[in-house]
Amino acid sequence: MPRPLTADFFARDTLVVARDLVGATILHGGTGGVIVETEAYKGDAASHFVTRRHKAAMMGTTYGRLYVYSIYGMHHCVNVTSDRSGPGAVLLRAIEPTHGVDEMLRRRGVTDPRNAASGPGKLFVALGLDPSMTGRAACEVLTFLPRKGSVRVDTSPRIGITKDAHLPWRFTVRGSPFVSR
DNA sequence: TGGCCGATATGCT
DNA sequence: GCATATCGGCCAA
Repeated sequence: MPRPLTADFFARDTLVVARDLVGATILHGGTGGVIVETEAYKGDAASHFVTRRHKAAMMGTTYGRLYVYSIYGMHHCVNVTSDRSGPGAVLLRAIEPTHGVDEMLRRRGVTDPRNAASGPGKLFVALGLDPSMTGRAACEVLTFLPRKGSVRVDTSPRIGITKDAHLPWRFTVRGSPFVSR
């Protein structure tokens, strides 16, 4: 059993953290899987640090903490704040279920593992997270295991934004059927 | 205090 | 591929 990641993993530059998180395993209780999709947000125009600067102020003052937000009145998504020297957070967008798969399918009300956590709102539900976790130390609430072998990571523009939409700050496992969209 | 809009998911055509 | 549910946060007034 490898040593879990600690908060200092998230202290580095947000683009590095977001890329390195791809291929790592995230666990909450007995459920979780391999992170196959992340996005980086810094001080850019699409970042909640700008568009939700009061609610997301922790992006500028913390790293390694959970930042949970709600969107479209019906979904929640989770980030881990990053970068000890500037505003940053990594949005966890998709995992390949490997632990407690049946439990995650049950939480989601689906039967296809490819539809269990292939999107930030789905991931939030599948892992059994709660909005009250926002602000907590990520590595106390969750377990992050470093990736084992090598992973081919693709880079592409972030999904679902209109501002700074061209920035290639989305990271995915090449060829994974568990990424969003 | 009102109106606009979004780091989404789903179901229907 | 497209419509739409649904509501908190933000800012202009």
